[in-house]
Amino acid sequence: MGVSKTESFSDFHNQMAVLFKALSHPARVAIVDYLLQVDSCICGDIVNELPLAQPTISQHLKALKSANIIQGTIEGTAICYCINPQTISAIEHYFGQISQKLQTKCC
Amino acid sequence: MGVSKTESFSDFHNQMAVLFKALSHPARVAIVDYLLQVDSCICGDIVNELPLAQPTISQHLKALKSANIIQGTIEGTAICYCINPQTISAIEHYFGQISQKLQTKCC
DNA sequence: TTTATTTATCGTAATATTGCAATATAATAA
DNA sequence: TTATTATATTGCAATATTACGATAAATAAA
Repeated sequence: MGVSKTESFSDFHNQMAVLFKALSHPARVAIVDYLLQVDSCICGDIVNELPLAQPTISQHLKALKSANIIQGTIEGTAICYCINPQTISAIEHYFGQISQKLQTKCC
Repeated sequence: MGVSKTESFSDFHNQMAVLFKALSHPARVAIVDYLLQVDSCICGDIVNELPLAQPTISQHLKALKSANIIQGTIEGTAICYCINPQTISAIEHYFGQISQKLQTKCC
């Protein structure tokens, strides 16, 4: 086959997988990192920051945006991208719960 | 091309991407979830828990293991898998730092 | 030794991802 | 209107991932 059997898994497991997949490429981790480093929310100069062509960056931004990890607002010709704090909180909460469960168990 | 240009990114960005890639499939999120639910560390009955064939589960376990998200210790014929708390802590720390940075900035 | 039992590996088909050149789109400036 | 600038989309080649049947490997039990 070769298809992910997504329909066989719970919505929650699928949703978490979508978030992690969005972060599963070093370029996308680097984009998130860059958005954190710059003071204000940043536009398309990510292209100058990363060793990838403009269409490739646009594709990675699209992946991050469709997973709700970043948001983009139009500013004239440019687009201002920034991190979506809610999604980050959700992921943080997920790992917080795992850590909590791990404290009462052992290996 | 089609290859991830991993060599173009920092070790840190690559390492985080490897962790997220390991969790980027609902089956692997479900495996982690199952390992948390059962009291003791669990062996191969993950196969009975998920709607996937044994070789597929074995492959997913391998992916999680090679990313250090789970560990496996041999118990006779079976293998006892459990979550690696250190890796979970590392990811938690990563998102904690992001949240912290986000509080002083805005969008 | 032979037989179960459990997990891993191989081979392969179907599909997804990555990257970029070329091009399109959209908004502003001249 | 005609550039100019910024971003998105298309098309395609290279590679990676997913899934599973068949089979191998390793240990325990008979």
